[in-house]
Amino acid sequence: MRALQHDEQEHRKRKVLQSVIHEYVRTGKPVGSQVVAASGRLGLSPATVRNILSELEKDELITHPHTSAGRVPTDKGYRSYVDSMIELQRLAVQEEQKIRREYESRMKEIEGLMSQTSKMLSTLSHYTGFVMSPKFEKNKFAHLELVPLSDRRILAAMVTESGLTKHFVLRPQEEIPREHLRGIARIMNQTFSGETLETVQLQMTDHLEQAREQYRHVMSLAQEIGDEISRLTAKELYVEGTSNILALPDFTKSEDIQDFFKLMEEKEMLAKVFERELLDNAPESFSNGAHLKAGKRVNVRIGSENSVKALQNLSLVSSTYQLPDRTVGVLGILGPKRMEYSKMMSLVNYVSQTMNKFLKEFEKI
Amino acid sequence: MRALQHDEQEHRKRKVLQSVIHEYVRTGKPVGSQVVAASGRLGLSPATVRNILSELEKDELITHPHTSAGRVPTDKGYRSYVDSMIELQRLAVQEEQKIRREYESRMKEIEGLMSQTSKMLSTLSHYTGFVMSPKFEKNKFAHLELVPLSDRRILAAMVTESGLTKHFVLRPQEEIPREHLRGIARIMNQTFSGETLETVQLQMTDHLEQAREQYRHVMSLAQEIGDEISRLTAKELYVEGTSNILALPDFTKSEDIQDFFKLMEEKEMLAKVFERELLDNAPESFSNGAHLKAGKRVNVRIGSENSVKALQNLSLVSSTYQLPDRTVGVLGILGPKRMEYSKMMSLVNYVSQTMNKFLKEFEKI
DNA sequence: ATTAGCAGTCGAGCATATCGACTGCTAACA
DNA sequence: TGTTAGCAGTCGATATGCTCGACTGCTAAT
Repeated sequence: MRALQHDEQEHRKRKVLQSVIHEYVRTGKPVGSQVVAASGRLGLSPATVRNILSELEKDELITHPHTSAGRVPTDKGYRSYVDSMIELQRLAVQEEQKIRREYESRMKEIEGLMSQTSKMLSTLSHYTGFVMSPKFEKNKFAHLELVPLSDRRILAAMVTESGLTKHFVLRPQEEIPREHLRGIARIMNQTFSGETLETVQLQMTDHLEQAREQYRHVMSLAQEIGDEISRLTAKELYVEGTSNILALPDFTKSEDIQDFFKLMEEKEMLAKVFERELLDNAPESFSNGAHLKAGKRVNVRIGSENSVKALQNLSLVSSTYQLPDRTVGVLGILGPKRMEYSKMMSLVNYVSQTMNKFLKEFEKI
Repeated sequence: MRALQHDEQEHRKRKVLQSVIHEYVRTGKPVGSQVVAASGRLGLSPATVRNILSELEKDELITHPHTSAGRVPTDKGYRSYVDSMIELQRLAVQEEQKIRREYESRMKEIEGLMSQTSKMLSTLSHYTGFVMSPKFEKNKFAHLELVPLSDRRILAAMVTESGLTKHFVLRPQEEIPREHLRGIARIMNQTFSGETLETVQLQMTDHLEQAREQYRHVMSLAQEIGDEISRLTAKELYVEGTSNILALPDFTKSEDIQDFFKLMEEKEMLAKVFERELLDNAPESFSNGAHLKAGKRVNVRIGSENSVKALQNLSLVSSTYQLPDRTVGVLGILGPKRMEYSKMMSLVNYVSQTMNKFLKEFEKI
């Protein structure tokens, strides 16, 4: 019986924490015992609530800004709340429709898709939305074609096993005869078929060195192709709605704002941050997801859980999307810690699922 | 003699305005008669200065924030000051070197060049730097090549008369046989050689319609090419250092900041703003440039001179750069009205000149 | 175990006072 | 006639003190 009572108490604590968070998310003001008691479906008096609140405070789930103020959830509190969330809220039907429509109408090319998705995430969340492209360096090289455009311009088209095409213009130092181009392409295709772009980039110079005797000037071309591959494999990052952060009533300290915008400008840094989510979000390593139903792969990083200082006043809600060749990208939103987690997680989840679905269609073509 | 005195008075007024502006730019605080008198190379007492100040105020070149405060230059005051600037300051030798080195090392491709330039403008000014690409639609079409990559992917390479190449992948609805591709390319090359891309885009559908009988599915390809051209001719915009604006001691009103960042996110709007500078900066229409020595083509737009509300607390310093085919792009910086105009104008001028020089080299290849 | 009641705490908001940096004016001066 | 010194007056910025109200935590009663 004592055990039962203990369970009940825990349950009550969780309910109170929930109530505090809901109220705080709604109003933005520290919430007092009265409000909780009044709002509560659980019929408790303010005094009782006060006792529970002080317990929650001992557990470090909530804090006091100062003695005579109400309670505010800590990062740990939010975490506990998010973890105990059984299932994601369903998005409003019209929102789901809007998302699907957007994808149906805008599916011409992959860059547009990504930029559009980040815009969508931003407008629907009213926070900052982002999409990061997959790591292309894990793509497998299938085929290279070299087309001379003029004396000193060569159009290179590269196709990967998964069917992605990448193309770029090369400008070798000196003119290279057509038959040499054909030779180079043949060597590349024979040697690297099935290798990852990463490997291609690293080994190309070595392999082509063998051909040096036959083809002069080949090296500089190889160098250029390598440069291009490393540019192509750089992760592309689409960020939209950064200015939404300025409108947040929390987050007014100008120092924090500056840090945030500095980070948003440093795409490389930002890419690292999001890449980390990739690891945590990857389906196989999805162990901390007890709170997520099957098919709901949303990761939340709350305040201090973020590695970068500029994000420690914010929460990051992210998910992944997958291309048919199993390379994986990340997308999500950045918003205040004081956000409607349930709603935002649903949004990110729905967008990532929809994107997955459409990408599958898209790449089949 | 009276005329002479009048001239002298005017001269003195200008000197005082200069002094006020210098002091205000330096400190950011309204400047009083004492400071001007003390700093002044012109030996005047504070009382006399006060008289002159009130005259300048009547001319609307300076204002009073309130009765017991010093003077602050108005937009008109800055304008008068900038207009009366005889010549641009020479940049520090090391800064010039830095700029040149940057160009020498980073000249692989045009996109990198532009993004690098906007970064440079930002870091050297400590404000926001931008570069907008030329309008490609005025480029003349020279040649189109269509290379099949797989059943349903066609790589298109387009070369313009000035030697720029543009390439993109097409995905027609249905497979198009190789010989049809060759036919389409031939028709395009015959029909449109020498026309502007704008024309090509507009008329392509019509012309290819004639070929409809011979080649089925050609229309969808034409449609796709048209889409791509319009994407390519969209002006590209590189903006860097927006977060620098947050660090400005002026410009703290959160509303203004929000407006600014919203504008920075709306690339289309921003493009329109900068496009306007293109008109004013164009060498042939350079009539208001009495204050600029030959070869110094820098335009300044101060505060309310900007058409867009979000920029009316800022000043825009811009210049143009030209490609060998005579298409023209814009670059410059956005900073507070309280800036060192002389220095910033020199910076923008030097960068645009250097970029011009390097572009000329670049396109020769 | 819960609750009511009460004393105590502390920030937010407001009114008030002081200080100092200016100006504008007047009158004296070169 | 143009310049200057001196002085009264203005007004924001800053500091100080006060009140109000929203809390809590504790104690004692239920």
